[in-house]
Amino acid sequence: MSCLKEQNQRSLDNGSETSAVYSSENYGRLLRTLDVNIDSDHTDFSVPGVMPHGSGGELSGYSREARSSRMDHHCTNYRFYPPPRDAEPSLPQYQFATHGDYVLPQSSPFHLMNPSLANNSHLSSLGGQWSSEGPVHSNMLSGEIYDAVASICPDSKDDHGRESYREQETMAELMPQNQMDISQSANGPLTVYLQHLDHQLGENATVVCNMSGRGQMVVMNHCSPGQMLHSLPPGHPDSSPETHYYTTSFKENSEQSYSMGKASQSYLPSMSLPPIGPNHSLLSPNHLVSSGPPGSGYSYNHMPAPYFSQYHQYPEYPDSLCLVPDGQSTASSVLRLSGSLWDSKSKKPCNCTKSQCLKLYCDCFANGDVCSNCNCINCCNNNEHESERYKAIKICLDRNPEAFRPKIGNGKLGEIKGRHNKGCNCKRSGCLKNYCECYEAKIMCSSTCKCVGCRNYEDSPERKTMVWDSPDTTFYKKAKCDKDKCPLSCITLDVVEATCGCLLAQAEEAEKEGYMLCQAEKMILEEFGQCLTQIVRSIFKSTSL
DNA sequence: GAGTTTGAAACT
DNA sequence: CAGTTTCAAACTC
Repeated sequence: MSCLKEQNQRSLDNGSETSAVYSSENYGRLLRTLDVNIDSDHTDFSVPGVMPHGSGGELSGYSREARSSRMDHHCTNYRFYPPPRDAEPSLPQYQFATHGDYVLPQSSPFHLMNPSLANNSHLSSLGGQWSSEGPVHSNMLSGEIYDAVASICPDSKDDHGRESYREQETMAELMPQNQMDISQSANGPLTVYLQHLDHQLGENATVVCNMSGRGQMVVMNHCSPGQMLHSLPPGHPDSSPETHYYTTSFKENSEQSYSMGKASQSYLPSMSLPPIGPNHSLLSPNHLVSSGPPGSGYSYNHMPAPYFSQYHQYPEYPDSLCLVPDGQSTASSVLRLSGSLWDSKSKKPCNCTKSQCLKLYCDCFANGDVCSNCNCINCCNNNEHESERYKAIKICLDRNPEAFRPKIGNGKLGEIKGRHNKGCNCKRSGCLKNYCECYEAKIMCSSTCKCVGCRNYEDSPERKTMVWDSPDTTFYKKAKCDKDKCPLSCITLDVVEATCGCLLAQAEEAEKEGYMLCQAEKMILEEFGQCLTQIVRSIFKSTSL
């Protein structure tokens, strides 16, 4: 006990804000048994007093053996996990974008350009649509581009936006010296500078780069003008999952300051794109696709992110995919190659028979892939049926601009995984079978789900944090695993155990003191009240309720 | 492997 | 927008 008190005191002496809060008079009694460990990264409220505390007499409900067994883990503290703080989660600065971040008008302020081409005139002689003097966003007219963008982002469809695009292009044409925004070498680092062309939109835009030559799709949220993406090719001596990408500040005088910090990274394999017409122009009003310089081995595809944003459904993205042989960098070849390579390694084959793999029933299609090594019948989701495929894509986008949106959004506030963006509608599976998209994605159902009789809230690490066992409880159903809306999600199993430990300790104390049963019960209830008070206060503190 | 169940997508 | 149908995957036997 003295050791525990010392721990307690040490913890309290940390002097952190949280410690101060939890050591106030309101929690004095609880703190007798709680060791408040303050961690700089997350706050644990350990309760070492709970387990070793009970070295004395017997307590009802717990055999000595059982308690001894538990106490053998004398270093295992019960912990109160308070709800997430208001502080920013430790998420990368640029993480995988959710659909909302993908909207092209947001990314439009950034144009990707290739500075190296100005010095590689031989490349431009190969007949591609690349120009070192202009933005690389295809042959489309600005209005077409805008329409394409607007078609997947209805909210942006206004005259001002259209004019803004025209202005951007005009500006780009007038100031070619400012348009050297992509550089690459065959084996060296690939660098993308982000140039802000629409100052009205400010920061926090999104840029999506398909570095086909690297087999990586780079999505950067909340980009600021002047930021730079620096990529080392797979296999590069300095290349590693942690060091592929860096952002640096970018100064107008081209004096970049490198290594300002490791950037968050996100990359995904190039996915098949909608068909590209002759001269690499776009058939689709919804997609911006441009080829890289002929012979460069790279293409840069600007496309509605929703279409390829299903990437995260695949846990791993081999860096070696989608390499495009030098001299074969027409956009279509890039797309075909990237699609086939990607498919062959990672994609689950579909078995469609009636949809021609051109409806969202088909997982390949829904994931933005062409079918490859599938068992489908009458498949049109391939490069031999580009026009049909494009039409199908357009139909889907017309019907639902978010049709190709990732179903599973990114996690927030420390969630290991995200949640289903639409939520499931399961009725009979209890959300505990793979019929349930949430369960299949190994995430819990959330308040967005409309499921009936949901039981997808236990067994998984997340589920273990839940203490209720009543899946049909409406309150729970609406609050489950939604940390933004469900402060009770902080009541983890550890919190429950810690609380029980406190009660046990209190019972032991009562027993030691020789109190009557009723008095002991009263003490335990008071202790329980103190625990609940602390929990509730921590909830209020973290959620600003 | 055939048949059934399930829920998302598509359709009305 | 709600109800129904279609579809393909998941599941069961």
